[in-house]
Amino acid sequence: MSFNTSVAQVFERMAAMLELTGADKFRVNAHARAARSVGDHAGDLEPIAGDEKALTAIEGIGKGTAAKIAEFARTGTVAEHDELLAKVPPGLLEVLRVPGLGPKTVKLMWEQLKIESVDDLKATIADGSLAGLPRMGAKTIDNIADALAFMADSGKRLHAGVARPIAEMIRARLAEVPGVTRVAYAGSLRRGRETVGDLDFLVTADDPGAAMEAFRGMAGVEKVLAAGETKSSVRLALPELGGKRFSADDSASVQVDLRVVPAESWGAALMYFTGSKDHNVRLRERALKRGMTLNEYGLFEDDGGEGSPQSRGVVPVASATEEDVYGALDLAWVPPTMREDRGELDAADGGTLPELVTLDDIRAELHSHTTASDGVMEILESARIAKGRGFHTLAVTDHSKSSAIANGLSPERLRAHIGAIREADEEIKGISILAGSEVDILADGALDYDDELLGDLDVVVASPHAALSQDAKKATTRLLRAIEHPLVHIIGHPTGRLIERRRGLEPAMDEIIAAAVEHNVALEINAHWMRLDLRDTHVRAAAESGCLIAIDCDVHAPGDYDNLVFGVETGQRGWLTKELCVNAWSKARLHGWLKKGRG
DNA sequence: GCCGTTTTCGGCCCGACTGTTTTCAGTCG
Repeated sequence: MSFNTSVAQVFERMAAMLELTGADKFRVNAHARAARSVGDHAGDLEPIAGDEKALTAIEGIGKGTAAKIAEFARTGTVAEHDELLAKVPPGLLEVLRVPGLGPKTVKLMWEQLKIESVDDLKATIADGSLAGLPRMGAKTIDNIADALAFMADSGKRLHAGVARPIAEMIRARLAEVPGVTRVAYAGSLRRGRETVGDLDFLVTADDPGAAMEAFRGMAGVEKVLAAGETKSSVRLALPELGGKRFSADDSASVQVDLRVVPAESWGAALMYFTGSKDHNVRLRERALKRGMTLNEYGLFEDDGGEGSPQSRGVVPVASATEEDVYGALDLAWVPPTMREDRGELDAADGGTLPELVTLDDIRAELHSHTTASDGVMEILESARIAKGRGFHTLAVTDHSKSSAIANGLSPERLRAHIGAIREADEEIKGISILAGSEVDILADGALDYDDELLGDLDVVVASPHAALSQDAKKATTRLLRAIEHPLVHIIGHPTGRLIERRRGLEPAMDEIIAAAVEHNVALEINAHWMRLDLRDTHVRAAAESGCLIAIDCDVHAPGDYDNLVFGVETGQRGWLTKELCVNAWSKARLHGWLKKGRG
């Protein structure tokens, strides 16, 4: 585990333990925020751990947390963290994760009933002693028991690639409900996050009650979690939704929230429901400073009246569209993919928001496989799909010899394959097919083919496939060596991580980026929703350094081209512009760049 | 514990829903 990840975990645990010991909630919040800042930071913090000035320059890191980072670098631990650990039973942190249980309740359970673990909690439910706590009625206990069962079943976040088709299905269903005039999904799915914890929907309707009822009665709803006038929450069983299996786990489910809002509040509500929470908090603070207040009904002048402005019939300054609300706060409209409180409001204030790369900008796929290795399409079949999407270039990059499991090509087979690619390129008009390889970066950073063969290729994507758990230093050296190779164009899925399944390499990303800039090499955002590698925070650091980025689908089958949206959104989350994205370049510019290292 | 167009102290977002309550605390997003 990298230094940054370790420190982030320390702060995260401290936040939870502080909460349970009844610490000031702002202090708790500060630790949680520090955890996020450190976890998101692209550069390795270990080398600068002694430099207070450098650390406190990071948003959310102050003198206190900087000292703890230094302490962790020096001693491998944080004394205050260890003291808390001695006080708070570790199992209690698990109890805190039960949906519906917050710090107040868990603390009470711990103090009054000596509950120190999920098992303890289950025992007090079984023997009836839990009912002895204040505000602990039969209904509440039922809900806790249900939440515990649900946690055991699932409770995991969904990959964006799984969540999106489900969301599209729900959107279509809601749009069919009589009287529903507008439907949108919001939340982390709209922000393009790599995983989502739940699905959030927003509708306007002539008959809000009917819309709510239709939502709660939807096929697949296994439990109604909340049913109010303007908001409902349900738990939706995933298997066989709409006749299609979304999960191999028969008990998997996802929470779906629906909010019905007045048409005139649409923009404010969409902002509120899109988040992120931290972005919204910043916006509301900004509103306050300007003598206004912002909520999901609109932006209101603060008139000093009692109660919420909308309940008193106050007309909002802005509310109908997101542009109106941002505009009334003297901000440019911020794309949802940027709403993470990572400096986007400063940019929106100063007129320096980047012009983000979009799906329509993409004109080339530079990482694709065919039946020659582990793909299911012939060269021309894939090329026709690429052409149909308006691409000017497709690079065929089958696996190299060390990827035996993926039917990697021996040098002889690759030479023959290059011939077949040239023939296909002759045959099809309107798109260029380039001969390439996804060549393995071996554990020591050497490439899987010799330079003579690599020099015959139009495109070299070098990717790590094996030895993905090597330590950070080795990983850094390995990737640097590949980047420095004069014939390499793109580093494919640089860390090799699989979201929620494999951590992958944890190289010093700032060094990798600096080398890529120096050697005119692009780092890939692999668009497959299980990879999204580089991840958004890495892309952000790369884009800031002027590093080239390739967004590629790593095509194996026809449907893989549709994953492009996830790659583009990851790029946007990293503030990537069209200028730095090689797939968005004109054919002439792209092909010119590909000549690098080749005479 | 962080932070600054009310800047080194004194703030720190806002509302819906539930369950247990006779007016609200806790949780969630």
